[in-house]
Amino acid sequence: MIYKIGSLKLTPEQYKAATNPGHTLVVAGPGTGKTRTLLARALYLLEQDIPPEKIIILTFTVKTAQELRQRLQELGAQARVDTFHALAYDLCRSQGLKIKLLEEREKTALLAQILKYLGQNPRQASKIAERVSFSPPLEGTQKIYSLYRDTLKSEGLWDYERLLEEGKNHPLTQQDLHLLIDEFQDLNRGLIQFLVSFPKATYFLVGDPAQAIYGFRGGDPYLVRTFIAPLPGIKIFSLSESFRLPEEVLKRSETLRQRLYGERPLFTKIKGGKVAGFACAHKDAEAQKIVELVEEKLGTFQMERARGDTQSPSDLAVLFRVRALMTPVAEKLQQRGIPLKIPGQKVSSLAEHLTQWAKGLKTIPTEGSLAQELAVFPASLRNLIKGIVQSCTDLEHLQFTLSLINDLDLLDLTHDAVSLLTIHEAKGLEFPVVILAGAEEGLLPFNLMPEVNEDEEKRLAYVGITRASKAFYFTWAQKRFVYGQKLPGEISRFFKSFPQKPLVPKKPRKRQMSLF
DNA sequence: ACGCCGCTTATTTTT
DNA sequence: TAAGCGGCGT
Repeated sequence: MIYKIGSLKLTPEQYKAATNPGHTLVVAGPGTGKTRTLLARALYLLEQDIPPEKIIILTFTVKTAQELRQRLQELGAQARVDTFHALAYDLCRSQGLKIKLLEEREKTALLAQILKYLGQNPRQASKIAERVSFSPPLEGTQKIYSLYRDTLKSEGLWDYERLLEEGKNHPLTQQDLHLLIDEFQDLNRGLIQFLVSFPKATYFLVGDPAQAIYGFRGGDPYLVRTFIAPLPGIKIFSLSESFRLPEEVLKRSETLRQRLYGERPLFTKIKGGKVAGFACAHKDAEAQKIVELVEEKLGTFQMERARGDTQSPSDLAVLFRVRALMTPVAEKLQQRGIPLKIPGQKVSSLAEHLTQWAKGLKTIPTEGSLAQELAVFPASLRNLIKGIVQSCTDLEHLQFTLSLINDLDLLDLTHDAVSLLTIHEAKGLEFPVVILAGAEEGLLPFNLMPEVNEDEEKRLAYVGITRASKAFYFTWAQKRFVYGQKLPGEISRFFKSFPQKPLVPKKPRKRQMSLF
C-alpha cells in the first residue's frame, strides 16, 4: 500500500508519522526517509488548512535549510525554513535589538582579557571559548562564563547562545505554531530552552538518537526525552525500513545501534552489501591498503575494469575519527594521482571568502554582482548559495546568514574526487563505498583525552558504517603512535565481530607455476 | 623571504 | 610520535 501526500510517496509508517495530529517524535534511522517525512508533515499541515506562516521548519545548518526550502518549492508548498539561530536572530532584531555578532577571533580575544583579569593563563582562551559557547558552562568555567556573559551584555556583543536567550522574548513565541524540528538528537540545553519558550506550539521532531555525536557541543540525546515528557499526548513513531543500507551493512550496523525509544530493529529490502576489515602492520601499511582498496574500486587496472562494477571517485569516502590520521593517507593517495576533496583544505577557505565578500557589501547584491561573485564557485554550489542569498531579507541578515556557512557546506559533492572526511563531517552524507581508517582501540572509542563518552564513540562508529550504501571497509594498525602514546594495536571493540581479512601477505603463496 | 632548530602540544567542531 | 609554531640566522 502506497500513501501519498501531495506528490510525495510515503510508506505506511512514514505516512502515519507525518499525519499524527498532535505532538510527534519520529525516530528515523539511516536512509529511512527522515527528510521526506519532515516534508510530508509540512504538506499535511498545509492540506489541513494550517496557514503557511504558522509552520516553521528548524534545522541546524544553513545548507539543510536551503535544501529543504528548495524541495518544498519543488513540491509547490510554502513554509518558513530557518536554522534555529537564524530564527532567533530574526526574533531579536524585530525586537529592535542591534546585533553585533562576535567572530571567533574576537571571542577568543575577549576571553583572553577575562582570563588575564582573573589571573589565569590567557593562552587557554581558545580552549575555554568552546566551553562557554553553550549553557550550562562546563565545570570549572562558571566564573569565566558569567563574566563573559556580563561583558557581552554591557558591550552590546552577541554570541549564538545570547541570540537564543533573547529571541525567547518575542511575541511570536506565544502563537499556536507548528514547529518541525530536524536532527532532534543534537539539541543542547540552550536550544531546548529556546523551544520551550513556544508554549503553544505543536512539535514535530525527527532525528536519530543513535546518531547523536555532538556531545562536546552540549548535544545530548537524553535531553529530548525530558523535553517531550511534558508534551500532552505526544506520540513516538519510528521508521524502520532503510532505503540506503543493504542487508550485510544493515546487519552489522545493527550491532552498534543504540535504541532509546524502544524502536523496532531496522530492516531493508536491498540485497547484498559488503563489510570487511583489514589488519595492517602499521600506519604506512594501512595507507597502502587504503590506496589498494581505492584503486580496486576505481578500476585503476585493466583486470579490475574488466571485472566491471567500478565506482567513480566521488562514490568513495575515507573516514577518520581524528584528523591527525588523514595526512599519511592523503599523501599516498595523492602520489597515486587520485583526486581528493578535503573540506577546509582549500588554499583559501571558500566559506571565509564568502563571508568577507558579504561583509564588504554596501547593499543587497544585484543579480549581476552575485553572478560575478559566484563565478569562482563550482556550478553545483552556485544554486545553493544563490538560494541562500535570495532567502535573506536585508543586507544585515544576508551577512549574518553567510557568516554561518562553513567549508563543509561548500564541499562540492558532485566533484569527481574521493572524499576524506572526519566521521563528524560525514554525518548526513552517503557514499557507495566507505573506508574507515583507524578502526582500533584507542581511536574508536577514542580514549586519548579525558571526557570521552563511550556511548557517543559507539554512535560515531554507527554513523561511520551507516554512510555506506554498498560496501563498508575498515582498517586498523597493529602498531601506532598517536600523540606520543602507543596504542594497543587491537581492532576496535565495535568491529571485533565483523568479517576480517588476515594481515597483509603472510604465508608465501602456494607455488604458482610461472607462465614462462 | 626562506629554512632550520627546538619547543609545545596533542579530538570531534552543525551555529 | 610528529607536526606546527615561534624565533633566529642567513
